[in-house]
Amino acid sequence: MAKHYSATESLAALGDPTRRAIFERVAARPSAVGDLARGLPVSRPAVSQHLKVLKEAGLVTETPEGTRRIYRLDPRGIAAMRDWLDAHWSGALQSFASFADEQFETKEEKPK
Amino acid sequence: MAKHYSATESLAALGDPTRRAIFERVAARPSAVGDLARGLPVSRPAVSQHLKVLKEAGLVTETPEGTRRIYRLDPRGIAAMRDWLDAHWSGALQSFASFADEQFETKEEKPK
DNA sequence: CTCATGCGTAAGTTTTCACTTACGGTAAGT
DNA sequence: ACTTACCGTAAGTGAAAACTTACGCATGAG
Repeated sequence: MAKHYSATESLAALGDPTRRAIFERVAARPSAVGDLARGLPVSRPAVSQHLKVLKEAGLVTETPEGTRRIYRLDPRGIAAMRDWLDAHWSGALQSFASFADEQFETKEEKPK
Repeated sequence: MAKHYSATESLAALGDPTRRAIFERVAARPSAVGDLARGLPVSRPAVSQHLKVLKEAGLVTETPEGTRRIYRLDPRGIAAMRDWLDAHWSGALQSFASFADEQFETKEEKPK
């Protein structure tokens, strides 16, 4: 069980395109490792390794079901990313607004 | 100017730890390249290259100011990531809910 | 015009990491 | 017990990419 739920780890995990593909498929429906591998251009062990990273990042959870392991999205990991994003969102708007003001004032001084 | 604003590109860009550090510093306050490099354990050209990636991902904007180039956050890139996250958010809650139900039913069959 | 400052780019090196094959281990079926 | 299906891990390889140094260009100060 991941006890971190840090946005940093989540972003690093979703930086890889294959991991994003796996993440999106798991988001669509909880799946087993083999089923995921069958729909991807990589081997099953590769999927296993990616799922390990996603799990340690707190983005998915694992549940044994017979001989299979079902992976599901973990809302808490996604929440961490959302919070991180929102924290920078206000800063972004602020920078953007002050920049727009600056531009406007400059144009005022020099209309053309 | 980036015309995409795809969440995919943004996530790939923020996958690198150095790029995340740059992104956060720019989020705190619009900065020039040299100033950013002085506070990081990498060379100035490295920062330049990272800023290029962030810019192409639509996460920052560049504004010449004398001989310096001021970088600011671009809210549109962040918005793309937010949308992507929200799109999977519902799926996450759905999976989590049905999983919780399953667990509950199992416990009902086998109270202890 | 000359010099200094601030950046971007090119080229080359090093390191990271995604992937494969091989192996071992667990759970269910016959 | 034997076999089959499903999966994680180890070890090694190859390719992507992050970093450095060297260079060239633009802007502003003197």
